[in-house]
Amino acid sequence: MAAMSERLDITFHALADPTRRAILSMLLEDDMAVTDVADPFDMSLAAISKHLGILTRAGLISQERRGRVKWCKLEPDALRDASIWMQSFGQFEAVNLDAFEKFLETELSERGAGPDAGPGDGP
Amino acid sequence: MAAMSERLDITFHALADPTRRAILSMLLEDDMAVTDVADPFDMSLAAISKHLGILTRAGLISQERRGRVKWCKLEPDALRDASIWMQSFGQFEAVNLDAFEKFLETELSERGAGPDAGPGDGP
DNA sequence: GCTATCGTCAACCGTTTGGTTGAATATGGC
DNA sequence: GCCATATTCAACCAAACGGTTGACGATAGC
Repeated sequence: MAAMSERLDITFHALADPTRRAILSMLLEDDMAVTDVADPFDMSLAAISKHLGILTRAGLISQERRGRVKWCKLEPDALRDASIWMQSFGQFEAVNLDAFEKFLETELSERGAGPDAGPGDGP
Repeated sequence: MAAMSERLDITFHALADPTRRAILSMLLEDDMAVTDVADPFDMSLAAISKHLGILTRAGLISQERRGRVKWCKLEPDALRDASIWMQSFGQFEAVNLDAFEKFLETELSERGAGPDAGPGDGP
C-alpha cells in the first residue's frame, strides 16, 4: 500500500526533529495556543508555526481556531501505525517482547498517575 | 538526556525513508550482502551503500565484513527506545492501550510462525 | 600475476529542510 | 474606528539530503 508508506515517511520525518518532539511532550500536559507553544523556544514564532504545520500534516496534532487563538491538541492515535510498523521488527526477538511486556506492566500499574514532565526531551 | 534525543533524531530520520524501510524489511528474512540488498532497487550501488551507512549509524543494522563480502544484519533492539518513546504518548489513551494488548496477543499466538513477506513497504 | 567482483570514496547536482525577517491578515477590546 | 494581539505568508539563506558518476582499494579465483 503506497499510501501507507507515504504516511510512514511523513510521520517518521515529523518525529525526527527534537523541537517537534519537545512540542509533542508539551502538548501531553495540555492543549496550548501557538504563541504559548513557541514561548520556551529560542526561535521565531514563524519557525514554530512551520513545525506545527508539519506535525499537523502528519496527523500528530490537530489545530482548532477559536477566536484569534489557534489551539493545538495532541493526537496520539497517529503514532499507532508507525508504532505497529516498528514492532513488527521486534516480534521475532525475545528481548524485545520482554521490553513490551515490561512496558505494559508499568503502564498498567502507573495508570491514573498524571504525567509530570512527559517523556523528557525538553528544549 | 541530550544523547537520548540525538539517538531519537538519528533513528527516526533513518526510518523516514521508504528505501531504508524496504531494506529493513528485506533483512527481516535473512542477512544479506550489500550487492544483494541493492539488487531489487532501481538505484546505484553507491546510493544503497549510503543508505546502509545511515542505517548502521542508527544502529538499526550491523555490517560485518567476511572476505570481500560485507554482510548486513538487522538489529531490532535499536527500535526499542524509539518505540518506547512513541508509546509514552499513547499511554493515556485507552484506545492505544487496547491496540498494544491486541498486538501482544497476536504476537504470542503467532510465535514460531516464520515471516512471509515482512511488514510490506517493498520497493 | 591478472582479472573480475565487492564495496566505498569523492566530487558534483538539484531539492528539501530548518531557520530568519518583514509584511500581511484576522480577531478582540476599548 | 483604532490599536494591540495572534498567526501566517513570502522571500530568502545556509546546510543537509538523496541521488549520480567515475576512480579507487581489497579480495577471490584462475
